[in-house]
Formats: sequence, C-alpha cells, structure tokens
Amino acid sequence: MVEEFYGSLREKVFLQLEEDIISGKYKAGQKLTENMLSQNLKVSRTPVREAIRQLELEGLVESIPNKAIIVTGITHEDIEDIYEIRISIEGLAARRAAKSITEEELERLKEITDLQEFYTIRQDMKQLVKTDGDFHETIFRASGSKTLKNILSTFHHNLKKARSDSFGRPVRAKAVLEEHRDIYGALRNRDSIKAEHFMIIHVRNARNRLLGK
Amino acid sequence: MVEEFYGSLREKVFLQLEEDIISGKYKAGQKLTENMLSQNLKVSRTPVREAIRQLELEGLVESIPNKAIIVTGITHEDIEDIYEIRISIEGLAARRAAKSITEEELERLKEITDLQEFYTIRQDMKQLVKTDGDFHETIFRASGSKTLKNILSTFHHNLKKARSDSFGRPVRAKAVLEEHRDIYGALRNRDSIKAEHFMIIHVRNARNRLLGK
DNA sequence: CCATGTATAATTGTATACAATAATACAATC
DNA sequence: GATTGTATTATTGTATACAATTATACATGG
Repeated sequence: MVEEFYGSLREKVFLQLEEDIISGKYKAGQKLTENMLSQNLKVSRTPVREAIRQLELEGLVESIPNKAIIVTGITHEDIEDIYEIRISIEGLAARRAAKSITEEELERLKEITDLQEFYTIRQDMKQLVKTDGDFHETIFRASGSKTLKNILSTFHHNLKKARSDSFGRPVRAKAVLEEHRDIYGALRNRDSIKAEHFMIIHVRNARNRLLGK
Repeated sequence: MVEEFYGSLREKVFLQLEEDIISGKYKAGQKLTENMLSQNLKVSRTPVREAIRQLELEGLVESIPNKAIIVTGITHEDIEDIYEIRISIEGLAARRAAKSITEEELERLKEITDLQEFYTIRQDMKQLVKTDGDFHETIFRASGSKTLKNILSTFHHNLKKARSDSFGRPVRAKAVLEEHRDIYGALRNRDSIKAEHFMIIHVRNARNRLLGK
C-alpha cells in the first residue's frame, strides 16, 4: 500500500531530498542542480528551490551562488556531535516537560509506550523507530520551549537512518522500552530531577548502542 | 554612509525580515502576506518566499498553508532558553576548538580582541556587539563541528538585539573583554579544560548581565 | 606550448502569470 | 433570525520565461 501525500509539493520535495541525503542516495560532495532535481521529482524549480533553502539551513547541502548545490550530508562525526549535544540538552527538555506536561500529553506518552511494547514483541523495527521518534517529540513539545523543539526535531530527523539501523536486535529494543517507561514514570509523577536523570541516561545509552562504545 | 549589499535579493530579504522581527517592528501574532512584503521590499514574491521558508525553520514565523504567515518572534522565554542551552553547548564548542583551532584562527581571535579593546575605550556599542559576535563565531567555526556551528550561529543571530542592549554600560564591556581574553589565552595554550571552563563562565555571566540575575 | 580573450553553454536568480485553496460577503431558504 | 449555499476576493502554491552570473571550450597571439 502506497501512502498518499497530502502536503504541498515543496514539503514533499523537502522530505524526499532529506531522505535521499540521509539515506546516502545523494552522497557528500556530490553536485546537484535544480534542473536535475525538478526533472527527477517531476515538479518545477520553484518548490525545489524552497526546499533547498531549508536543507541549507539544516546543513545538509551547501548552496554556492550561481554555481551549484553541493551535498554535505551527515557524517559519522556529525552523529557523534548530535548525540553529545543531545545528552546536554535533551535532559533539559525532560526537566522542563515534567513541570509543564499536560494530562493529554501524558496519555499520549502512555499510548506510545504501549504501542512500543507491542512492536517490541513483534520485532517490527520500522514501527519501533517511529514510536521512538514520537516519544521524544512528545516530550520536547511538552517542554514548552520553541527553541528546544526546533533543535531537537532537526536532530531526530537527521538521526532517522542511523537509529533505524540501531534497532537491529530485539534485546536493544527491550532496553529502549524500559528506559522510556522510566522517563514516562518520572514525568507522570512530575519529578523533574528524575525525568532529567533518566533522559540523560537514555540518550547516553542510545549513543552507546548506536556507536558501539 | 550607506552600506552596499552585494548578496542575492533572497539573502537581503531574509536578513531584513529577520532584523524586523527581532527588532520588534513586526510583532508576535502579526499577520504578514507575501504581497505586502514584496511590495515593501520592492522585490518579487519569489525571493520573499524563499526567505520565509528559512525564517520558518528558525522559528521566527509560522506559515499556514494557503492562509497566511504569522510572526512568532523571540520572546523573553526564548532568550532565557537560548542562554540556558548555550551554557550547555558553547563550552563544548570551546573544548573542541582548543584541539582543532588553526594558527590563522588564533590570529583572527587576537585581532578581534584587540579591536574590542579599542572599541571598549571608545565605548562604541555598535562595534562591540559586532566584535563579540565575531569572537564567538570564530570559535564555534574553529570547533570543526557543523552541528555546533549551525545551532550557535542561529542563536547569536536571534540574540543580536538583546545583546546590543546589554552593552549599555562600559563596565560591562570591560568585563566581556576580560572574559574573552581568558578564553583566548586558553585556546592559545590549547588547554581544552580551561577553554571550556572560561566559556561556560562567560556565557553564564552574559546571561546574568542581560537578564539582570 | 602557454596565456589570454571570447563566444557558448550551464546554472542559479528573479519576475510574472496562472492555478488551487481558503476566507469573506451576501443572498436564499427554512 | 439562523443557516446554508454561492459568488467573490484574497492568499498561497506552482510553473515558466527571462536575466545575471559563472564555467567551459576554443581560438588566437606570443
């Protein structure tokens, strides 16, 4: 079943290019042209250009005036950086969320972790990546900080591929589930200290699982 | 003397709108239209749209499909968030920079701090804001981390106005200069521990000077 | 053979025309 | 009077034409 896409062409192009760069279809250093992209994606250059401007700000491409668009991509070092920064600030997001999270958001977290348990048993890696993303996104939205939300959502985007590889073994998925439950429990009790603590541990473990350290 | 602008129209529009939002000319909640902006700035809608997409990613505006562009702006809370996050990660940038900074970049930092001393004596606040920005930008570029550079350059952009207000008194400018010299010295000695330490202190002080805590 | 100038092509930058969508005003109906 | 339907308007979304800039190929002169 093919999933329909209802957004604008620009959004479609943006997501597609992001996917193609993160997945490695377009490799670092590769030169892209607007014509080439608009022909490939069967849209005009206008939505392509708008998408390029956004990718530029995300650091996935570099646009050289009147010359070309160069793919920057996500390097191994970038991933390490992102985890290191996440360790610093995602705990902050959890601490904030413990104070401002709503009952609806807590309900949603519960639903997500239940779903996650279901998919962990089924070993459905694709869905696990999605629920993991949803879990974190709900928390940094609940933090009430636009700045935290902006940074962390970009990070999670850029880690998408790397994380999907990380769910390779069920034992890891189970550890992730337990860590999420710890964080959820702390948020439910509105214990900001524990929420921060568990989140820092979780992100650090996630990094170690991914980078094998 | 009017400063000439040599970049693209899109860049000009982006910087102008960013300035207008950060300075408060366009207030939070205000509705903008592409036509209005293109008429004001005497350019077509194309560069305006591209600029809007970037501002959207920076979180300065919110674009509602087929309806309008709503100004989000920078709130007092956003500024507090930005400083709190900067305290977490700008020290990291300094630590990295201590390891990877080049002789040229060190030379540049020296020039910047010398200039800063000059402007501190002259009490030229406008130039002090600029040199302060240059100092930090040089360091997080020297960190060699694309991710750190991206985040911190956005932060410094968004803090532009707030910081220009903070340089109001010469005693403060002098404190900033001393802190910069400490950081420079640590980087010159490639002492990553001290570089991180002094940077954290500096950002914390900057926040306190700005927010009066 | 190398340097330089020039014409050509490729690419991005901008403007404009038109399409799609959502809001609004207003009339018709109950 | 309230509600619903419809025409109009306003706004964003997309495509295309053209301008400006840069790269490339090639010829020309030393």
